[in-house]
Amino acid sequence: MAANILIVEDESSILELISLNLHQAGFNPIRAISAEYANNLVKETIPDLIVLDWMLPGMDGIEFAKRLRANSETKNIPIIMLTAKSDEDNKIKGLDVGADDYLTKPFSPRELIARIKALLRRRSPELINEPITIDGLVLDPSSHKIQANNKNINIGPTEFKLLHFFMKNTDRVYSRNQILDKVWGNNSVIDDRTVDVHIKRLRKSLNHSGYDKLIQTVHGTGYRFSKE
Amino acid sequence: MAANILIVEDESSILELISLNLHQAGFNPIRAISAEYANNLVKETIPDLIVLDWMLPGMDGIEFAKRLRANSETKNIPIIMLTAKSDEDNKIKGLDVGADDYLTKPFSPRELIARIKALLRRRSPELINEPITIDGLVLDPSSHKIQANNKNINIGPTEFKLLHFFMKNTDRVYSRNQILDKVWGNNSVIDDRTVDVHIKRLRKSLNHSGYDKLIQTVHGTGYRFSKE
DNA sequence: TATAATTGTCATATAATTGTCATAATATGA
DNA sequence: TCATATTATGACAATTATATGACAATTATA
Repeated sequence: MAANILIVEDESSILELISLNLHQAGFNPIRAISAEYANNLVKETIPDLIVLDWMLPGMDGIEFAKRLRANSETKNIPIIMLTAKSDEDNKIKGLDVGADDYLTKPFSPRELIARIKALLRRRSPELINEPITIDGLVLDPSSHKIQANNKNINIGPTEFKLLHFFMKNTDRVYSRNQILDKVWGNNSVIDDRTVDVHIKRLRKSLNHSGYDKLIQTVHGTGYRFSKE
Repeated sequence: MAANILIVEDESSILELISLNLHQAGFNPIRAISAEYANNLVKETIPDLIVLDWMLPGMDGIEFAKRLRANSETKNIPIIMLTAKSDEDNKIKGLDVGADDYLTKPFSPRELIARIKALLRRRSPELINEPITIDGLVLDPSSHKIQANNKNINIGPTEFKLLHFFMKNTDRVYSRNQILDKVWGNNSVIDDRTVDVHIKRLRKSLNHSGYDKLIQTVHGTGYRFSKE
């Protein structure tokens, strides 16, 4: 659930420092001591963001960033470049290559985290556990609370996950099987129709506040969560 | 748990005086007789606050403060400057360098402690053992007492720690394992279900005053401490 | 040392959630 | 409009999760 942040840094003390701080901030740090090693890791799991040192033995940060940008699977991963050089040229070059942000050493861990959050908020807000608000309906993953017009609503775990999924993915129709995959997990052996029942239950919970209107049936296809 | 306060002061009588007072106030004083020595100490452990004499042999207070501010690891440590000179110029200069507060000798220990608490309250409220109040429920870590509507409530040590944890971390769900980690310590080999029992006991203790409502069960996830 | 308090575990009771099914209601297209 | 496909809904039993009371062991206190 936590965002996977790949850190590519050859100085192990800095690598550990960043790693520790990210962990404390609720992220899931993945350590790589070289671009080559990072490259292998990326092949296994696409990280949600990369903190990339500029100077690296072997393939350097710029080169690695270029490769990532050249691959369609990885071209959209946000990259934060770290560098000891503070001159503008490098900054421009780094941003040119496709880094989304740029931090000069020495930097404070707090600042790094702030920037990471800023980038993630833009790209994938669901990863930083921030409350999602849609039209006055608020779902807060960290407190596990749902509020409709400032009034708490109680729902079961599955309904919570279902609503969470919908609020993260609005304005799109999902088939029952897609919903089962996303909410129950891809290996569930559960009947299609069960989704209907949970949709019903969720609607019932939201009915009182009128937010059940947000869950729309698309006949012959599935369900959609959307305003209007 | 107590806040580490680094005192940099060359006059040993004053150093001891401050140290003693801070200790009595529940802080953990760390003594340094020069800026150079203080500098070494800071490298080992980042203090939570620094009480810094203006006039020091060798590197003076201003110079030391500048260095601290220049380093990303230490730039956010609150600094209280001590000085014998009372003229405004110095005060401005001191604050300019990055001192967060300024005290003129002679000063009363009480005032120093008040200012320390004020700064810590702003930066890291969990470090000053101040009573936590939530909605009329008061937990005082220093006296180890709990009051509900001005009436004392007696609870066991574990329940106290549990309540303390909850009152420090409201509006968030914690799994039983997270609670075990935070309240019992990360290496405890205690059964998950034990948390239930202690929750029960804490609820029972709070039941009479109605504050048991603050402890909420989040089915399938854990527990949450929150108003309403 | 005797007594009281606290603690972790367990067994059981209670409660909440879940998936399925049967049936009713609704939508769709010929 | 009608037949058919699709979805909504209420009920139910099974499962899972939580609450609770009791107990023995340990620890603190008088």
